[in-house]
Amino acid sequence: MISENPFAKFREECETALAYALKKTLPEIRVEALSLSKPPNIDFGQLASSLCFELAKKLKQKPIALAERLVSAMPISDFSLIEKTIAAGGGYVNFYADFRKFSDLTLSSVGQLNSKYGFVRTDNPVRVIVEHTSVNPLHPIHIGQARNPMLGDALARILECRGHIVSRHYYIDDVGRQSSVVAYGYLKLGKPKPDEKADRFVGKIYTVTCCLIELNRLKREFELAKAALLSDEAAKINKRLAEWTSIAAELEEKIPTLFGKLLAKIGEDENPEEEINQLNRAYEDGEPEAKNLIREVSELCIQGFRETQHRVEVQYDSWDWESDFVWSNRVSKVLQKLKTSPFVYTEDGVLEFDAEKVVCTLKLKGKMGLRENYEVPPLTLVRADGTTLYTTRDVAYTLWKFDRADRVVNVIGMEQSLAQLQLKLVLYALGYSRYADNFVHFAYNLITLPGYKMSSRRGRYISFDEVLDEAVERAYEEVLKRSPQLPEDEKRDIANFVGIGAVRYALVDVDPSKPVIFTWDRVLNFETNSAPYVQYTHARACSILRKASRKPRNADFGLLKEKLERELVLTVASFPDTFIAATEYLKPNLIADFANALADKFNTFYNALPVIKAEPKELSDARIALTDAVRIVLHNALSLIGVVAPEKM
RNA sequence: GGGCGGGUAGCUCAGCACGGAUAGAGCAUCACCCUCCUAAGGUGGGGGUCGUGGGUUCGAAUCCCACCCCGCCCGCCA
Repeated sequence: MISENPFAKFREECETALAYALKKTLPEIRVEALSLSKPPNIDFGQLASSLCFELAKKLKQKPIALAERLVSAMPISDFSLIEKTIAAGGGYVNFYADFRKFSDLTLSSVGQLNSKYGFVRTDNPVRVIVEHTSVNPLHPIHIGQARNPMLGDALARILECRGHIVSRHYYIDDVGRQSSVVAYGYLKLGKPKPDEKADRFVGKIYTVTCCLIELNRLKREFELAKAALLSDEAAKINKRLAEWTSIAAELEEKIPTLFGKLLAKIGEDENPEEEINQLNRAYEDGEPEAKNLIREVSELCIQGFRETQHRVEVQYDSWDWESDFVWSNRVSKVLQKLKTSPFVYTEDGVLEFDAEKVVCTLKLKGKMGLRENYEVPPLTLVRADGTTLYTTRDVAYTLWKFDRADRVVNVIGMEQSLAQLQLKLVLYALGYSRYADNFVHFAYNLITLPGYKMSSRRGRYISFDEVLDEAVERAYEEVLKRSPQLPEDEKRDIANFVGIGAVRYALVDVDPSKPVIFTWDRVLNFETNSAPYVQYTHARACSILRKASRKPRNADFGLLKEKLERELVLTVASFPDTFIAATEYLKPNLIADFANALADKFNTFYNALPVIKAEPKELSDARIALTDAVRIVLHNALSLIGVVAPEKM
């Protein structure tokens, strides 16, 4: 007898028993919910109902008196997993599991389902596209952006284990001025071969080119302002000029050769800014030369991304080029359709989308969680020169996604909340309300450096690679201290999965809505509440099982009487519930928290009670089965957030 | 000005979707525990106006209202 969700089975029994008792003692009463929840302490049972507090007032009776009546009417003997119920705490009905049977059910289930345990399949599998990362191909992924792939990949893993058909997409935003800027710099340098990791190389070109272009532009503006006798304006420009001049000095010191070359080459151009704008237009028009150039730089940068992603075991099923949607006329087709709707208007030659009108006409305020008096700002769809904007193109992309999926989850920073809302409203305006309803913006907050925001244009960022390098390096120091006897390649291997695991865990563990200030200590934690801690616990369980070197054939689960053992069984039994909550509410951090809590309990158990040497053998076998269950659940939980579960470390 | 998100121990964070029993961890700090299955571990101590003020409720960190502080957004940028 096994169950894919042992705790839910217990809960169902409690619900049935309570409903029966309620009907029997108070037949006239109708309640909305049975208010069953986990009590704060295992001593109060494994489930408790606060129902009697709600009924007390209605019936003008004391809660505890009601609880006692319900308890005495409870048909306990009809249920296999309920040992007893008790009225306590002023009016709670506490349900106690029959731990012999409950432990048996739980540990047998985990043992048999093994690597599938916990991953309760949905009854309603759908095709889901998770779009994540989508860092512009201009510079390496920096630590602020790295939160995105870690969350996105965990979401994809979780949804997949839930039984959905998941596809992971990377949207390459190659349309826009910034791509032309880096391509321009690359061209000026004579399309050099990278002498380092490709994205790092491209990032340097981008930053230096940005800086030189910005200086060039500000200098002209300054002269113009001075000539026009606009002294306030000139002063403002001068201030920014000073900022960029100091950035230039910084860059010149850091990368003198590249800086010198670009300075000389860009200096040859009369008007670099205009060259960039031309390149941008040519690219949108699909002119072969521009296409080849921008694709070449972008591909170069993406090659670097792939290396990083390979390191952290993040994969994509599809790389979607924004430019393809422009060239294939998907964008213009969407625009044509939008123009026939009553929700767009032209103002000064610019096509605008009236988001507010959509919300009012289709009465979406309540549904979208907007205040009645809030007016959604309009969205510009097409510039006066006829070119499209980012969100416009994203509409075409979103429709393309819905040709392939029932649900779309976009992992995008919360600073884009308004744009994502407007995009959703465009879907409604086009009549695709089913799409809109299944369009999810998974928003996360920024990671900043102490004192300032990261800025790729200014070259102020810590790259994800640097963080990973440092993490692995520090992990290696730890391995040297703790396991000097291991062979060198094993040390390196451990340092790698520990360092990378630590970073992945740290970025998934905090609630995505919280802003994070990056510090090394924060990400490179090797103690409690970190991946290394959970990994260590897993390795520890493996070690016990290795030493035990036998299958627990004679386990008597009735002998697991210690509170620590029962808490462990209960936690293991609750994993499916946690998994379901994580998928339904899209909260990967629940998985990290769960893994940490389970590791905590297991370590306490480990320090307090012997496993292999426990007497009698039936108890020892039961503890071995428990250890194995913990091992399996830790492994499964870690796999959901992409962290290696090692057998040794 | 409007919108969104955040504000819980000295620091970093859980808990809030679904209101319940003494508000939990880690770091830091102090004192302990390896003849014993991995000490990246465990045990114990001290440390809290849950931003502020109202309200709803038998009961509020959790729900509602107002306000304060921090961040982001409100572009013919992405």
